[in-house]
Amino acid sequence: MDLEKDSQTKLLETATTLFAQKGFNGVSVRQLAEAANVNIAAISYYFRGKEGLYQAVLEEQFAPIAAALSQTKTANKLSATEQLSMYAKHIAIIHRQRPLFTRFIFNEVSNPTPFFDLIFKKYISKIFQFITGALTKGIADGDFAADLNINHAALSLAGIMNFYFIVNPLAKTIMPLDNTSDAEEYTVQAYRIYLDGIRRKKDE
Amino acid sequence: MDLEKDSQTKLLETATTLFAQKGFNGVSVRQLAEAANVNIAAISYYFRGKEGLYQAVLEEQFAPIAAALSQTKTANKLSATEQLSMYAKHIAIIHRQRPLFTRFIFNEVSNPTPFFDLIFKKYISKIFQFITGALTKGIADGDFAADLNINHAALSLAGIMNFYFIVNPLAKTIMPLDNTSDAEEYTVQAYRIYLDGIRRKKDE
DNA sequence: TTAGTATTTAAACAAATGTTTTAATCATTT
DNA sequence: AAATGATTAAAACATTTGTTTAAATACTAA
Repeated sequence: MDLEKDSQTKLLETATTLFAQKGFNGVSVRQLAEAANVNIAAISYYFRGKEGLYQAVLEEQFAPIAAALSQTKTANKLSATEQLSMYAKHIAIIHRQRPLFTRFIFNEVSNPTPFFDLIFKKYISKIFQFITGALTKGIADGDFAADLNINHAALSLAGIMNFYFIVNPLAKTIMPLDNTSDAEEYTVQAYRIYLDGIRRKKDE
Repeated sequence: MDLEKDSQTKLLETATTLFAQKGFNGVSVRQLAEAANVNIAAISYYFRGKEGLYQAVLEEQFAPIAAALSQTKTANKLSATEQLSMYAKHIAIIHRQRPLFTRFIFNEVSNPTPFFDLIFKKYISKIFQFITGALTKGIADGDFAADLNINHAALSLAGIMNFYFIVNPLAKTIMPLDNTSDAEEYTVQAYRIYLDGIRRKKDE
C-alpha cells in the first residue's frame, strides 16, 4: 500500500509526477511534501534539498536512454534504414517505460535547470548524431533522396516521433473519439510516414 | 532609440522576449522591469499586473493566427493536398512573423496559465480540425494512403512542422556547421517528407 | 506662469519560497 | 528495560514573490 512505502520512495514517485507536470519551478517543496504525505523537512533530509530530489528523478528517468545508447555501438553494420528503425523502436520503448520522459526534456528546454547542460551533452546530442549518421549513410547508399538536408531531416524525424508525447494528454482534448489510439500505434505510423517520405523516388 | 520609447512599449517588447525564454513563472516582475529600464510599478500601472502584461503579449503573438484561420473558410474547394500545403505555408509565415510563437505555445503546454484554455479552444483546436478535415478528404479522394489513422497523421504533421522551432536555438548547439540552414528551408523539406510519406503508394 | 494630469519613483506590504533548527517519536539493538 | 540511531514533526529563518501606496517629477493645456 502507499502508506507502507518509506518517505524517500513516496517522495521520489510523487516528485516524478509533479515535476513532469509543472516543471522544476512550477512545484513548491510544500506541494511535494503534501502530495507525498510527508513532512517538508524530509526533502532536505533524504535528498539534500529540492534540487537533489529533482536530480534523483532525472537520473531515474534517463536510465533507459543509457541502455538504448549502449546498443548503438553495434549498429555500424546495419543498413541506414535498419538504423533508423532501431531509433524508432527505442523511441517506442522509452515512451512505454517512461511515459513522462518527454515532459522532462521539454520542461528543460523551455526552463533549463543546472542539470540541462549535463543531460543534453550526455544524451541528446548522441542521439542526434546517431540519426544524422544513419541519414548520411542512407544517402550515400542511394536509399534516401540525395537532396536531403541532413540536419533538417534529423530534426524532422525527432519531431514526428516525439511531438505526440509532448502534447499528450492535451491532444486527447481535441481528438474526437479515437478509441483505438495508443502510443505504440502512433510511433509505427509516424515512422512509416517519415521513411516513405525520405526514400529516394523511383524517377530519380 | 530605445530610450525614447515609452515605458508601456518597452515593457511589452522586453516581456515578449523574457516570457518566451523562461515562461510566465520563470520571470519576475523585477526582472521584467529592470530589463525594460522601467520601474516595477509601471507593470501594474500600464497592464494591471504581471498577468495583464502576459495577456497583452499573448494577444500580440496570436494575431497572425487569427488572420491565417480566416483564410481557411474558402479552403473547401481546394484539393486535400492544396489544403495541407496551405497549412504548411501559413506555418512558415507565422514562424517568420513571430519567431517566438512556438515557445509560448509550449510554455503553455508544460506550464498552463489561466489563458491556456482560452487560447487552446480558440485557435489550436481549429487548426487541428482543419488538418484532419484535409486528411479525411485526401483519403476519400484516393490521394492519401487509406490506412492512415487521421488523428495520428495530423499530429505527425504538426510535429514535423513545429518541432524544429521548439528546439531552436538549442539544435544549433548540436548541428555541426550548417551554414545555409534557415527556418523557411526547414518547413519546405519537412512538409515534402510528410507529403511523400502519406501519399497513396502506386501498388495500392 | 499656473493648474491639472500623467508618469515615475522608492518604500512598504503580505504571501510564498527553500532551508534549517530543535525537539519529539519511532524502531532496533544491547 | 535501556540505549542508540533513524525518522518525523512543527516552528522559525532569510529571500523572493507580486502588488500597492504615497510622494515626487514630468508633461500639457489654459
